[in-house]
Amino acid sequence: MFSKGCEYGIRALTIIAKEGEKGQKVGIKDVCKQADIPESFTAKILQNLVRKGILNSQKGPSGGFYVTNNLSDITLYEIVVAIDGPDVFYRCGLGLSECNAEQPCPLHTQFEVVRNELNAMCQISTLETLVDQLGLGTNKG
Amino acid sequence: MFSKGCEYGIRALTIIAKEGEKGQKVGIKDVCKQADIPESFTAKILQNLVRKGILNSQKGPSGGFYVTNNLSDITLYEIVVAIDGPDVFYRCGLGLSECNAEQPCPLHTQFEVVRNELNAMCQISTLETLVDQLGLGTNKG
DNA sequence: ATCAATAAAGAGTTAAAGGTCTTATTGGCA
DNA sequence: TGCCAATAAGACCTTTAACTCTTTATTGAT
Repeated sequence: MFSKGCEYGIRALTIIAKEGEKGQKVGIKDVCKQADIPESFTAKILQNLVRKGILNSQKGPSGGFYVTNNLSDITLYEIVVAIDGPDVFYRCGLGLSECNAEQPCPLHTQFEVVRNELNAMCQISTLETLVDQLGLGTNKG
Repeated sequence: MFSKGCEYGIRALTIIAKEGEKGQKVGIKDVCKQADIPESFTAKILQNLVRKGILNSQKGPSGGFYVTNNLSDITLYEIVVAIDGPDVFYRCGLGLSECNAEQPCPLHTQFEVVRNELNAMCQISTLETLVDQLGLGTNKG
């Protein structure tokens, strides 16, 4: 559904946002240790998110990643688009580029329901809701 | 969502099933030409489906692929599982192997809705419904 | 029997995703 | 000012997905 990079990015962002609520910046090592995800790879993803303005970072000692935007303003939709691009929200279920209501693929109507549900999930979920649901169980974000 | 191989397989199967209603076997070239998909790659996927009993084939002149099972008995779910495996129907949205109701990831509840919708789509759709919806527009299956 | 048409099988290739490593930069502090 | 700790950047490597090519086996028709 989402790429590995996207999964890692979401999990990392959630942890950074959680720590940020305590007013702390988080180093890449700390993030990746908490989430149990690869360090260098995740670093690249986070750097990309910094460039796109979703995330902030500071170099040097006591630097790290942090979020300045309001957590409830950052939707999962934005995050996914920033990392994987928008295709997952628009793509035909059978991969046809010309698939639409006038030229529907054999799965068009049914797949639209799934895609709309995915869309809704990503529009409704924000960094705030993700942080809120972090630690309901014992899982790593 | 689905792999390319899975998309090709579904499209090829749909065309084979449609032709089969006219009592015809379809050669790989014909299938792939109609669907506008790669020939050798699709051939391998269809061979796999033959091995799994979803599809039948006959070698030699006037041979080709055909379906003997009742079209309404072959669900999209089966097809997807045969090609991509069952993961897409069970996997955690954030890639956690230990994600479940007791140890939910921050997206667990919302993602379950999406996954259930995907599941429903694949259980309800069969080769019969796919064939029925083929050619509603001008698209290739 | 032979030939042509077809699928089967599997080795080989290419492209993309996933992941690591090394070398800048930067900011703070002694 | 010069060193240290941290991220930034990007080159590099590895694995998997996607796709092709070649050869073999099977079949039906002549």
